Amino acid sequence: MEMRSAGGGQRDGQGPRRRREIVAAVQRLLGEWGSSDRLTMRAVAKEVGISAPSIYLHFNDKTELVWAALEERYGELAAQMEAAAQAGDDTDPRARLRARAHAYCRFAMSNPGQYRLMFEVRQPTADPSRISGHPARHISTSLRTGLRSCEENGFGLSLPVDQATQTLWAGLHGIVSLHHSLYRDESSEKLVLQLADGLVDSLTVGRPGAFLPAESASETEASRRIRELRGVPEPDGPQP
Amino acid sequence: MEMRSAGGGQRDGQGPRRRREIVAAVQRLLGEWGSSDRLTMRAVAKEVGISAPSIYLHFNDKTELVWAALEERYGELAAQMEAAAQAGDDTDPRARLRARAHAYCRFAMSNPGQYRLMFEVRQPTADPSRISGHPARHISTSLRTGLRSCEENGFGLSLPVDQATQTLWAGLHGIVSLHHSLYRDESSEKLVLQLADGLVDSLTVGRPGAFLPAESASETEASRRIRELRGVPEPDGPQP
DNA sequence: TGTACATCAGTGAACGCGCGTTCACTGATGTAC
DNA sequence: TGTACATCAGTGAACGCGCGTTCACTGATGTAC
Repeated sequence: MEMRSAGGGQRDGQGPRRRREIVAAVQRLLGEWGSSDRLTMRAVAKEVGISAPSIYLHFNDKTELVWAALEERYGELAAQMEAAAQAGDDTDPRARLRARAHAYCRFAMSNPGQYRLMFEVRQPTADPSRISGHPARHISTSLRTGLRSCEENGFGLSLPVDQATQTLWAGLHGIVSLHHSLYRDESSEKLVLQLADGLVDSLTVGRPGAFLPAESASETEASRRIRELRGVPEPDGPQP
Repeated sequence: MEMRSAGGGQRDGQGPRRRREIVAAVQRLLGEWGSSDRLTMRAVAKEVGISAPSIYLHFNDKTELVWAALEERYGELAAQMEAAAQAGDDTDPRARLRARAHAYCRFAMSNPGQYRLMFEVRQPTADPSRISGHPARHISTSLRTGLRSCEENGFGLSLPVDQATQTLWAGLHGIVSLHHSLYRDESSEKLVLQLADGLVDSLTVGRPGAFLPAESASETEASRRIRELRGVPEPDGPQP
């Protein structure tokens, strides 16, 4: 399985490479099992193809190893959210916000093991009462960007932007958490995305009379109901 | 510590009483520790004042014991939500819904150990893909009742009632979960309740022109913003 | 009333397991002289 | 060029611990005769 040419100990840059291999093994195991219950040092070592004590040449303890893996996933989640936003229709800020929310939900549903660990495990170092050093901050940054973009493009927020950010994030987290712990049904994936849409729409209500670029493009059950409640007539259809 | 008059084995109804004592000890330990990490059979036995094997006279295994404790907490949470709703102003359905949401958040913050277990542990018996037998159903029932009451009393929902129920529940769960895993700050309790209010208000937007009983009584930052977005004038003030 | 027995909550000791981690050691490599 | 040494990733074995659970046993009680 080993692709390296020499067999034994190396003095060149093999150290960091091994470290990355170990972290990758953690990701693979969490992905396969969808749970962190069986994530033991022995299991990780076996997945890498080394002995358990070897891990301690690269990590001080298990906490450090797990946290290294989680930091990687936080980064990837934030990257996927931004990529989804970029890929969306850039004339419709609400659709881009929904794309971020969908990316968040999809990540959580495709990586249940990692996702649960990310929000169950406490940060080992640093002051736990401060979020500033927590890698999760990139997630709220992405959502805040999306909400602010809505606000600047004719949508009104039903809450101040920071509070809306927290509510949106918490709402998404709650949606996927309950999905994990209660339903776990493969077919309910669509429901999760619908709930996420409803949450986004409830926070970005739209301002009557304002220029809403391509509102009909992001029309959903939730936004239709909100529009009707506001007494705004139905748009004629997509303007090409 | 024992209040029973005789010392040894009894033939009368002591069995169920011991069982209740054991469950109560689990609740006490979870409450003290705010975590389920150290919840071992030995610790429970010590708390009750008996030996660890004695627990197996009343429960088949640890799973059954933990589930018995959780079912009790589910019931209590639902009861607290209903009690809070009853205690509220019965002319303002939105205030009653907020009272339910507050009760939910307060329960989660006062019982972090139990709350986390309630939504991390999977149901041991029965079909896990069906919620119908899950004791958590009382929670969504309470929220749905509150939302429906809003709908029937002049408030509009930004989502169909079932979807709004799920979104509200998931949102509340997310708010308290992130509070547990990220902030953990005692002073942020107020923020949690504010976020819950914002979530409720975002789901119950109010119908323009409809009779909104005592709307000003439940006026918050969120509902004020939503009202302004709808172009509805500010109410004059509380009508006594 | 007395006695043998059945019942049953409860016990101390121990089993078997898996865990994170430590320890003394190996063996290939690079380096100093 | 040869040799002694330093370095260091890696190893097998084992330590110490805590866990859920089992086992053989105890001892007070109620009951049958």
